Amino acid sequence: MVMATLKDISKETGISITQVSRALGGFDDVNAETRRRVEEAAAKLGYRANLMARGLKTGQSGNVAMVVPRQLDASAREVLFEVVWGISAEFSRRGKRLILHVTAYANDISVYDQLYRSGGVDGFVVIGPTVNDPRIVQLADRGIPFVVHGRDPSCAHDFVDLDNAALIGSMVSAARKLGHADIAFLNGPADLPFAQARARGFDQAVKGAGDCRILNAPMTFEAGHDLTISLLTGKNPPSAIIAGNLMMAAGVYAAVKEAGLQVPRDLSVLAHDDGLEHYDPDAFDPPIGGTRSELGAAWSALASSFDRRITHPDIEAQVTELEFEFRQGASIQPPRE
Amino acid sequence: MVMATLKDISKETGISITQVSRALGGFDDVNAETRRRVEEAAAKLGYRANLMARGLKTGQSGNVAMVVPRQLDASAREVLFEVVWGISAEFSRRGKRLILHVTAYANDISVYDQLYRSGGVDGFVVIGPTVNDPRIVQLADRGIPFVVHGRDPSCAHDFVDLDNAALIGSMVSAARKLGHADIAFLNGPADLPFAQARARGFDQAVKGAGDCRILNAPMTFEAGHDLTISLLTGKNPPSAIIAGNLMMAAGVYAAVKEAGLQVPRDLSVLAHDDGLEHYDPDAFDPPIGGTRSELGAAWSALASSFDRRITHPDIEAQVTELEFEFRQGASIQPPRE
DNA sequence: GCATCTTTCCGAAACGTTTCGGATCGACGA
DNA sequence: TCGTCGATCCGAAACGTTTCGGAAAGATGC
Repeated sequence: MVMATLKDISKETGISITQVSRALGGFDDVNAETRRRVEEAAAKLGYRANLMARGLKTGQSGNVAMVVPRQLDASAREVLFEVVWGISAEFSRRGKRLILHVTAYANDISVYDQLYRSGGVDGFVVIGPTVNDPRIVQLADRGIPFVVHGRDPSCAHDFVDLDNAALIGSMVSAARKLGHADIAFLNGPADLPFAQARARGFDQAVKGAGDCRILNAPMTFEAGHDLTISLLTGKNPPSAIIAGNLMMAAGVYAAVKEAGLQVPRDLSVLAHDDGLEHYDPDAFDPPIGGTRSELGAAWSALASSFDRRITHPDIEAQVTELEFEFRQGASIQPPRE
Repeated sequence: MVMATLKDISKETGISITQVSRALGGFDDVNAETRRRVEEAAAKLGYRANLMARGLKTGQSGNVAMVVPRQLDASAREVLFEVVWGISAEFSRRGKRLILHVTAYANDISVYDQLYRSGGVDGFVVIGPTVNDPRIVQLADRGIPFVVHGRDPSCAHDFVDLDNAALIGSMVSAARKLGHADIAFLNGPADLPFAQARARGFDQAVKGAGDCRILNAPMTFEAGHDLTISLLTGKNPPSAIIAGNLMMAAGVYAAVKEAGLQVPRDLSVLAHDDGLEHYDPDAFDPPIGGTRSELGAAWSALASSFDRRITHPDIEAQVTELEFEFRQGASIQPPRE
């Protein structure tokens, strides 16, 4: 296939390459009639700007990259799928392209470095940050543009994140308002920043209440199930459980059923719903209540933040806080007795 | 970050840009000492060839694209994840980059067209072809390079595929050798090329045998389960079932158990194992036998085929047939009575 | 001593775009 | 009549690479 260039449009219309470029670029020192003729010719020839030529000149490729590991366990796959699909779709919509770089060396900065230095990539989307994440530290060190989905409060970069503390706080208040004093929070791994923020939110909100505790574990069905069993069979079982996500909550429900108990009669359950495609709070029996945030909003915010970083490399870091809502659900009710 | 260019290396070493380029490019009219000095300087400066400049000159970006739909059901996700990860890892390994383009309009040729005409992409990987797949037809029409994972026997393009007919054939022979005459084959959707090839292989291999039948359905746990129930409760139930993949096979196992029967005492089960990450034939109880092919081999073949197409646009189409093996398993035994 | 061959090197052009700095021309006011 | 202004246009340079065509210089054969 032979591709049309500005020169072809120039020849076709008799208008200079410069002016053709400016007409297509939407500059305002172009006569209306000229612009019309250029656009007509461009459409006729099926013109698309050559990204490599443009990129060579402007220094921007329009490509964003994510570096992800080759091996993943089943639960990580599910959320990574959602994340990658969402981000790619959002960038596609905006006329940028996502490069998905799968490698066994996903934490090796040289992978990022080589991708970036070759000029084929404008920057990176980093997901699932750890505390003092080496990727973030080193990308920042080298001045490579990136945005993070999640947050590390220990440093200032471009983050797009939920207000995790507030989110847990609002679930705790909802429970306390109904009279719950003994609340257990099934949190994620204690070393991850988002789980730490949630723990802070929990501690702050329960202050002075009864027997409240945080349990840390991977956010899976199994962990939700096992922790719930041990809570229910331990002494002084909680009257309400807050689960970090719907997968854990499903485990909680299963454990309650197994123990011959009922939600919410014997135990109120709340969970945060990430908006993952195949996890519907209303598919729970009974429908589960708690906080909810739309993942789609995250991708859009992420892409905006990225654009901002690319177009203004030296602008100060920006933290975007995502909205969340509280949803009632039949899984919450005042404690017994 | 300031990126080093050939000019920088040239200045650093006092060697012309041309010769620096040739030294790094591995040409043989370069003095050994010159090459050493160039490589040293390149390493020192952290030089990486600018892909946009190279691409502008050579007409190749080194980017491969996959266009995939935004919405997918759960079972499609699982295999697509495996496919995308495998392909990306393989191209990464080879120094190319995978562009994952997620869009609601995944069958719209104009998506492919615009991606390609902008010069940002050398070609496409197409997966899950249908009969007379419009993507294939139109890509071929426009002379856009692509390779297909799977096959449409009605036309000649670059395909990488299993020999689906032979694969089913070998499972049927294994069952017949043990004395099974009534064999049911739980195949994929009847309109998909791979399922048609498998049906042909089945028909050919059972010729003259007892009560053999093919049942078409989506290749999911549920379908495997439901079809098995109806087979077992119908008249003249089969003595062996062949499942199209391990997900279906898991459904078969569940149904057998539910019916109070046992594998292989009451029913022999065979399945094709695609080599998906989280489906292990030996995790079945009893371990399931059947054919198996290593998915990893597919990605490597796919990438090779793509390279070949790109470097020789006018070379004839090539069909790569992937290896498979037959694995014994405790799920197969001669029929009762 | 001269032509020829090898080895090693280099200048310049080209890929398609953006953009800087000015050119052209008709209108308009003084 | 002249200078100025606004609207519209364009030539040329630059981005970093590859590659074509040939140049320089030393070795070789006669």
